[in-house]
Amino acid sequence: MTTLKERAGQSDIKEVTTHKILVVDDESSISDLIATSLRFVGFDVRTAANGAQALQVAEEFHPHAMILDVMLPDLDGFEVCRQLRSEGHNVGVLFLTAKDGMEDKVAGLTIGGDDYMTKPFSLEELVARIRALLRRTGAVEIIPDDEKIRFADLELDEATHEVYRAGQLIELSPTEFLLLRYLLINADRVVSKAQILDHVWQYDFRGDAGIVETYISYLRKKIDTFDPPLIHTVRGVGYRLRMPPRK
Amino acid sequence: MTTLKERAGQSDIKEVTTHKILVVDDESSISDLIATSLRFVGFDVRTAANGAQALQVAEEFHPHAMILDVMLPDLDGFEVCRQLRSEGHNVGVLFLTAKDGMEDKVAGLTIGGDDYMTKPFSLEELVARIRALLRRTGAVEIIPDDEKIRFADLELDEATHEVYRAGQLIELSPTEFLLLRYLLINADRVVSKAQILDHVWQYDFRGDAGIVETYISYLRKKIDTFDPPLIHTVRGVGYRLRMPPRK
DNA sequence: CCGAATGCTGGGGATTGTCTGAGAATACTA
DNA sequence: TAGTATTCTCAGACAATCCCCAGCATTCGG
Repeated sequence: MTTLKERAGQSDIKEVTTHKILVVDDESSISDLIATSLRFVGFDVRTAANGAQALQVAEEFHPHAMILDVMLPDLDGFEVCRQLRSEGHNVGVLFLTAKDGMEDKVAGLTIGGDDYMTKPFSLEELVARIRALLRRTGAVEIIPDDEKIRFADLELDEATHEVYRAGQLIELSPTEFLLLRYLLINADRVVSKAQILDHVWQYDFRGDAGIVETYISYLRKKIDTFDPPLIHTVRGVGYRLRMPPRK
Repeated sequence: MTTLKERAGQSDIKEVTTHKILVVDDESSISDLIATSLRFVGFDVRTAANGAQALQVAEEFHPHAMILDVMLPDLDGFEVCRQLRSEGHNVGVLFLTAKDGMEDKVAGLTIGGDDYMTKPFSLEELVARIRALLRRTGAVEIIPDDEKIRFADLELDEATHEVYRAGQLIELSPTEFLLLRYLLINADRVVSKAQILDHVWQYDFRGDAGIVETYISYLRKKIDTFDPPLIHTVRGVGYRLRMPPRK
C-alpha cells in the first residue's frame, strides 16, 4: 500500500509502518551518521556501542534488521548474531567491515538473507541494502516486491542493477547507477551537488563537488541523448529530473 | 488552515503556532541579524554564542530547528549537533560555513533533513531555507506541504524553483527568483528599494539601490509582458505587486 | 511649461557556474 | 600479469549572471 511513501526517500512523507533497525558500532561518529540517515528515510532506529549492549537492546527492541560492525570491542559481530539467533530472534543482518582483506572471510560467514558492506560506504547504498535485506528476510510485507523505480520512460531495477531508457538496456558503472538512483528517488525535486555528494559518494570522500558535474555529464551521455531530456540543471542550485515542461 | 498567515511573511500577521529556532554564532552581528529577521517573520528565537551555551539553551528551549555556525570557539557545529541528537533531540540543522576559507571541504552537511549555507547569504534565502527545513523534518505540520506561492496568474514553486505566469514556464536567474519571491510574499504591500536590498541581496552587499531597478526591469521583461501588469512602481516609495484596480 | 528628481532600460565588462575532454591513478578481470 | 573499466582531477571553452553606468523617459513642483 505504501509504495509511494517507501520510495519517497528524502521527502517529508515517511513510512507508515516503521521498521525497527538496530545499529551497532563502537565509533559513535559512524553510528550517528547511519542512525540519522535511516531515521530520515523513516526507520525507527536504536544504537549500541558494543556487543553486550547490542544483545541487551535487541532483547527489548526486537529489531527487524541490524547493522553490525564486525569489529567490536567485546564480542565480535558474528558472535552477537549467533547469540541472538540462538535465542530465536530471526533478524536480517548487514555486517560492516573495514576494507582490509577480511572481506572474503566475512562473505563466507554471512548466511541466509544476510549481507555485508565494507567501510567506508555511501549512504545511498546503505539504505538500498537495508531495504533489500528487509525484503529478503520478509520482515514485513510493506516493502513492495517490485524493486523497480520508474520515471518517464526510464526504468531502474534494484535487484538486477539494470537500467532501461525507452526499453533499451543501458550499461552503467556503479557510481553512475547510484547517482541515477538518487536522482530517481528525488525525481521532480531539485537536489544540490552537496546533497548528491553526501549521499552518493562514500562518507569519507574529501574531493570537491566538481566530480558530480563529471558524473552528470557521463549519465547524460548514456541516458539522456534520447528525446525528451530528463536531467535538468538548475543553475546555482543543483540538478533535477523532470518531464518536459507543461505548456 | 493558516495558509494565509504562513504566507504572510514579512507582515505584521504572525504565525500562530510559532516554531522555535536556536541561532548559534560567535559573531553577535551575525546572530543578531538572523534573530531579528526570523523574529520578524514570526519565529520564536534564542541565540547562543558558543557550543556549550548552545547545548545548555537547547536543553530547556527545545527548538524545532537550529542555525549553527560550523566554526565555533569551543565545540564545532557538528559536535553540538551530534551531542544533541544523541540526547534524543530531533532537530533540523542549517549549518553556516564561510565561503572563502577552505571550509568548503566539510562534507556530510546535508545528511538527514539538514542543509547548509555559505556566508554571506541573503535573508530571503535564509528564511526560505529554514521553512524548507521545518517542512522536511516535519517538526510541525503547520507549514503546508504544498510549496507554492500564488498571486493572480503567477505561481512560484519553491521546491522546484519554477515560476509560471498564465500557466507558462518562465526561466529566472537566482537573483530574479529571490526578488520575485520577496515581492510575492509581500504581495499588495509596498516595499522600498532599501528593504528589497536588505532582504534579497547578501548582507555584505555594498552597492547602491540602483541595482534593484535593474532587476525589476529584468523581471518585468520576463513575467510582466503579459496582460494585466502586476509589478507597479510607487514613485518615491518603492514597488508593489498588485492586481489591476477592479473596474 | 520648465527644471530637477526619479525611474527605466540597453550596453558591456567582470565574474561565476557549468560542461566536457584529456589524462593520471586506481581497481577490477581474464 | 596485462588489459580494461572506473574513478577522479584539472583546465579550457562557453554561457549565464551580476553589476555598474549613462542616456533617455516620466513625473512633479513651481
